[in-house]
Amino acid sequence: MPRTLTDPTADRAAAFATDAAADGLTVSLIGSCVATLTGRSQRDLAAGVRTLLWKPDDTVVVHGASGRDPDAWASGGPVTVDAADGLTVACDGGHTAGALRVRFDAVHTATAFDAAGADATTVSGTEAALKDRVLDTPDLVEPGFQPLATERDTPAGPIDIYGRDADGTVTAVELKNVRAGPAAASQLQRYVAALRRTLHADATVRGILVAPAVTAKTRRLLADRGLTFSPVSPPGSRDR
Amino acid sequence: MPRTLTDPTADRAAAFATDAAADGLTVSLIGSCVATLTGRSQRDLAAGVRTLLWKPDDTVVVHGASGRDPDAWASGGPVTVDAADGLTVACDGGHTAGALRVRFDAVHTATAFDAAGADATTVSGTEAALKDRVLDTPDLVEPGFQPLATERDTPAGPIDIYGRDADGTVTAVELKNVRAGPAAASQLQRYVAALRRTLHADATVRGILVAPAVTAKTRRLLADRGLTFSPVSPPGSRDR
DNA sequence: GCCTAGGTCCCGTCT
DNA sequence: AGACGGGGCCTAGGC
Repeated sequence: MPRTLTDPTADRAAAFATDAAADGLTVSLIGSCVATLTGRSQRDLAAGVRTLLWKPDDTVVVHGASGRDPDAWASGGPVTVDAADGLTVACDGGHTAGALRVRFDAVHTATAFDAAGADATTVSGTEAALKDRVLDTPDLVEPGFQPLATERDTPAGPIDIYGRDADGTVTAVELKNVRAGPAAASQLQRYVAALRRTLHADATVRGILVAPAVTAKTRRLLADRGLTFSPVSPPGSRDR
Repeated sequence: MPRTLTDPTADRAAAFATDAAADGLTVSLIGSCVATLTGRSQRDLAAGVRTLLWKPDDTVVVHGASGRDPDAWASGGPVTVDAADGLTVACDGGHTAGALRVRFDAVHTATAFDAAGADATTVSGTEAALKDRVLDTPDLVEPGFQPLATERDTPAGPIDIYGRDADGTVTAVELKNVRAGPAAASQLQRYVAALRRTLHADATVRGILVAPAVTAKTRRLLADRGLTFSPVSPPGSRDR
């Protein structure tokens, strides 16, 4: 099913890639190339052997010798192929990104294949799962906590969980499924302030940050603002 | 130079990949596989044809049919290869990430190559370039602005540019080289508050957000807090 | 070592 | 369409 060329000429490789893309196949090119990105930010890749993947959604990624992220990429397309001066693959990534041009002086291997089925994924352990867990067992936040609404809207944005504590005090809960940083504290602070403005003037409002952990600076920020931290991890995570 | 196998058995592919990695080569495997990630977050990829890249830094990325990001990945290693039940590539990504296992029921193409030179990049148009531009022409921020220090430290973190406005008022400048969101406004707010606490009690402190543009909500946030927005783009960007 | 900030962030979701 | 927030974000730099 997959087709492969070894050491093709630029013309052959260009025709091969164009035909494969027209058939909805993924194209893998391995070879020596240079790349330039022109746009808001300018990036140039010196000559080196890399892997280019041209996916059926017209995403182009260029992977180098290290790292999870591609050395260069573009999506938004369309993708154009040219064989005038070596094989050149180009794609315009739109206004915010820029235009990518990859020029191969030698293609070692060109492969085209049908990426059938390569999409279905199942995920767990996200913030949504943490929310489900807290709604199922509100005492995890603190004993007596009662959720009343999720995504309750305020002028500062939607509150993850809105409810009352054991004393009946209005409480905003902000969820993070990873260790929380200062941004989470100020977001919670904005929600609490918005609730105080929204409710009648002398209303007491509490804020609780629910996350597996917080950074030291965030813990101080919370304390300074009279906010509470409650350690809860998403279900199924190893640290329980 | 690059070596290629077509439709190898699991044993052959495993030996091929192991040898290539030992030689510091990059390995590309194209074939039908399933993948599982176990850790804080659980992710499962159903059977599909994908590209696996095993890089010389022991990063493993698995690319599917769409998107810039890999469907699965691991780094931190070490990477292990096993041929007991189809070709299996595994890598432990550490505590926060999890362990990745990719099992191929069929390898269509296995390629190994030396990713020589695939590292050098030059970049421009970043926040650093915007800073250079502002330091070179401070009037871009506003007429009469005088930079005094960069990365000036405060309890809330380092201020991009610290200086005085035309009236001599202490001013904190926060730079963003892309359209700024609410996080930039609250970051600037934290810096201004920290400066007010640090300097003598009745000190006036201004805050200016310098970016090519801001979102509407951010513009309101800034106005509510008495902060200023000054539109400046990084040098060489298309919108000047 | 942890933590913070930047990114062509990407990507989903909602207005 | 733009906009906002989450992410196994990744990656570089600072302490």
